[in-house]
Amino acid sequence: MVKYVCLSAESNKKLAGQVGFLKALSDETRLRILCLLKGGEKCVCEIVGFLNLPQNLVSHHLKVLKDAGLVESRKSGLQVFYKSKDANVQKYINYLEKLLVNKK
Amino acid sequence: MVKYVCLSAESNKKLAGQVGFLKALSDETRLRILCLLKGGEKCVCEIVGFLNLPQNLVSHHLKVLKDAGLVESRKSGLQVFYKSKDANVQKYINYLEKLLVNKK
DNA sequence: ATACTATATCAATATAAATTGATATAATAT
DNA sequence: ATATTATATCAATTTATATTGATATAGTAT
Repeated sequence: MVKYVCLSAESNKKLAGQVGFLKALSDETRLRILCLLKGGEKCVCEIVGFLNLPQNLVSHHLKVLKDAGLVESRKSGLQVFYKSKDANVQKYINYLEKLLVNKK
Repeated sequence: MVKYVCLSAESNKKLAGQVGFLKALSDETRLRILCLLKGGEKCVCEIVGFLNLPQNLVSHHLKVLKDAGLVESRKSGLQVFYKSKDANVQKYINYLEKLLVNKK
C-alpha cells in the first residue's frame, strides 16, 4: 500500500535530516571554503586571507560547515585549523544519487 | 602561481552558477517532489495530493526546480505534468564530486 | 599583570526565501 | 456565454539566513 517509498514516515525524517547538509553546501562562500580545504588543512586566518571577508563572517560559515559535518577543526595554540571531512561528503553524494538518480 | 585552482576567476564564476542548482535541491519539499517523480511523470494536482500543501505553493516549488533544470514540464489539456531531468542531476553530481571530493 | 593575536559569539540589521491569500489565465464542459 | 477545473502569478507576510559591528575568550608574549 505504500506507493512512494520515499514518502514513508521514516524516509521523511531522513530527508529532513539531509536538508541541513545540503543547505550547508548551497552557499558560494562555503563552497569556496571547501575548495580551499582541498589543498589541505588551513587555519581561519588563512581562509580569511583567501576569501577577503571579515573574520567573524568566515567563522560563522565555518561553523555552519562544521555543524553539517562537512569539516572538522583542531586547535593549535592561538590558531584553529579546519579540514574537510571528505568521507561525509562522499556519503552524502551517494545519498543524493540514490535519492535523485536511480529509478525505483 | 595559482595555488588553488578552484579560486580562479573562471572557477569562481562556475561556482556561483552552480549554487542555484544546490539551493534548489536544499529544501525538504523539493526533495520530496523529486522523490515522487522517481515514480514517473506526475501532474501538479497529484503532487499537491501527496504533499498536502496548497497548490500555489507547490507550483512555486516546481518553478524553482524547473528554473534549476532539475525537472521539465509538459502541458496536456488542463493539466501540467512534471518529470525529473535525471541526466542534469547526474551531471551536477559529477561536478560536485570533482569539486568537493577528488583530491587535486 | 598587561598587551597582543586569533578566533568565536552576540545583538542588530539586511537580504533572501518560504508561505499565505487573492486573483489571473487557459482549457474544458454545460 | 457561463461555469468549472487545473495551474500560475502577484502582493503581503513570515521565517530563515547572511552580514555587520562590537565584544568576549583564550592562548601567547613581554
